[in-house]
Amino acid sequence: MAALYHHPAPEEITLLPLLRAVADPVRLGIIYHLHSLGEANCTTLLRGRPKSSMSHHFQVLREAGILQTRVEGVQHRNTLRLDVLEERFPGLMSAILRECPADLPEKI
Amino acid sequence: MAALYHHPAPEEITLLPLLRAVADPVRLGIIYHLHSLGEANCTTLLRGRPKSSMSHHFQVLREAGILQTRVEGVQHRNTLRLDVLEERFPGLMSAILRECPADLPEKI
DNA sequence: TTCATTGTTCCATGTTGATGGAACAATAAG
DNA sequence: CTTATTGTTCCATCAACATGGAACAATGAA
Repeated sequence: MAALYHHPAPEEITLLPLLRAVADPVRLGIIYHLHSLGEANCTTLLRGRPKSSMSHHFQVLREAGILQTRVEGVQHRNTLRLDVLEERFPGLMSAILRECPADLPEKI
Repeated sequence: MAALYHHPAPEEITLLPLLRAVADPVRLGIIYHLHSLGEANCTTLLRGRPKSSMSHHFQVLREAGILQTRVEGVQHRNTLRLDVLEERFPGLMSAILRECPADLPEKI
């Protein structure tokens, strides 16, 4: 496990990669779950998918600036970078998160 | 030319197809140009691309609910459905359009 | 040390979607 | 009718990306 992740600075976050990252059903699901749970690690959100696939999606979200990963022991806890995103593209993520299903946490 | 287009009703516009439609550089460019120009037909925005390719992108944007096409003689004039989008996903398109380059019209 | 857990990396495969030429359709003008 | 313009549709090709197995790395516990 690479203990270090590169999280892009706010100025490095650009719209098109961000949109591309969000425009995927699995990744949108990850975003919604993180929004509901506040924090989650990769395995928690697997729901039958292979780890390699989920790890890939977390990487895409990370490099797009959407989430940050904090290493805690053997787990890597992920949280949305809502403050940064709201500062960088006001209203964008909140518009997306408004569509978050209300019963998501139980679907895990 | 199919004289009729199907424009999805506001309730039929869903987030994921909308995000997928926007998450493409060519289509984001079309959106920005329509935002700058107010209205434009396909050929106006070609800028060296083949018509079949642009026609495809207009179709994707249309089916996602982002633009509507009005037939005027031999031309098909496209406009953004800003009112519908703002009603359906408040703040989403305005956040995207805020990133529209100021000098876009001259780039045509 | 040994084992379990977590997540990444590598790699091959498959699928989706963008690209672009060609033919066609629709409207308008000469 | 003929011609020009506009945009769609069909089709083949290509590239980007998601998928998922396997091996590996990192931390923690026994």
